[in-house]
Amino acid sequence: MSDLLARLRERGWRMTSQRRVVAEVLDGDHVHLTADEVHARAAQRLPEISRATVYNTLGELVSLGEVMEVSTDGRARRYDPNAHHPHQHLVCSGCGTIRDVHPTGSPLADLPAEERFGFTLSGVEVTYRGLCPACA
Amino acid sequence: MSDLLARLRERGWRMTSQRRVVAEVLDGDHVHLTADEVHARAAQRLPEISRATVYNTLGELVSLGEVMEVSTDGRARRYDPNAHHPHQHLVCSGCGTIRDVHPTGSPLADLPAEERFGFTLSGVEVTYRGLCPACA
DNA sequence: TTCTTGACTTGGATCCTGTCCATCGTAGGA
DNA sequence: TCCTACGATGGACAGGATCCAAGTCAAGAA
Ligand SMILES: [Mn+2]
Ligand SMILES: [Mn+2]
Ligand SMILES: [Zn+2]
Ligand SMILES: [Zn+2]
Repeated sequence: MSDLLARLRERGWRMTSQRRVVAEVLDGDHVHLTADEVHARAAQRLPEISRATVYNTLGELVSLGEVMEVSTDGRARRYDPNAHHPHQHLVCSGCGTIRDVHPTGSPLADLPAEERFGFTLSGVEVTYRGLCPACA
Repeated sequence: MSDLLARLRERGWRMTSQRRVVAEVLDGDHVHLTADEVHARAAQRLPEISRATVYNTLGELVSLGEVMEVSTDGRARRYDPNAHHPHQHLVCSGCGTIRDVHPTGSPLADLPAEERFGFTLSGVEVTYRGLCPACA
C-alpha cells in the first residue's frame, strides 16, 4: 500500500488526508468493497470525509488503473485493489461472498474471429456463480 | 413471438393488453433493452401503461425463464428475450452496443477444481469489452 | 517561513433505477 | 351476465451515484 501511495505521488497526485485514508482502506487482497463500505471504513479514521470525496477518489483510482471496478450484481459497484494481477470472480448466490479466481487459458482466446464482429477487444470479465460450502 | 404468447397462455398466464404489449416489444434477437426502454416502446402502443407493470411483467418473464436479465454495466439491467439459446455478450466501450456471442468451449470448464473453493457452480457470465468498428 | 492559487473537499440537491403499496379495474370462469 | 381473484396503476419510497457552488488547503514560489 505504501507502494500505492508512492506511485500516486509520483504521478503527481496531490496528497490529501482523505485520499490517503481511502487508499489505506483499499489495502490488501480479496478486498471487494462498495463505495459506501469504503466510506464507512474511511470515516472511522477521518470522520468528516464526505461520500462525494470517496466517489471522486475511487473514480480516479479506477482511471489510473490502480483499482478495478466490479459489478457482480445489479446493485452497488465494488472496488478491487487487486488490479495489477488479472483475475476473475466467483460469487456465492446465497451470501454474496466474492472470491478471486484464475481460470485456465486466456478467456479472450475463447472468442473466435468470426464472433468478434470487427471489434477491437480490450478485455473480458467472467463471473462464476454458485453456492459456497456454507450456503450449499 | 406468437410462440411466446402461446407458451405463456399455456402456462396459465392471464393475458392483458399490457402484458401482450411488453411481450411484443421484446420480440426478436439481439434485443437488450432496459426496463425504461421497454416502457417507452410499450407506451407507444399503449400510452397508459405504467412503469410498475413493465417491471412486474419483466420480472415474471425472467422467473418463467422466457427472458434473461443482463447487467453489463453498473447501470440499468437489460432484458434479453434470447433466453433459450445460451450465449455471452460483447459490449462496445464507446457506444454501448451489445452483440450476442458464442465462445468456443464451455466457460465453466475453464475453472479448475482447486480454484472452486468448494463452491457448487451453477453458471457463468462472460462479458467481452472492446470498440466496435464505428467507434474504433 | 509565508504567500498564492488551482486543485480538492463538502453537503445538499438531483438524477436514475428499482421496489412497494393501497386502490381500482378487468380477464375469464361460473 | 355476473363475480372475484388476479393484474394494473401511480405515487411514495429507497439506494446508488452524480453534480454543483462554495469553502478549504497542499505544495510550489518567493
Ligand atoms: Mn477481485
Ligand atoms: Mn443477448
Ligand atoms: Zn454463501
Ligand atoms: Zn461503438
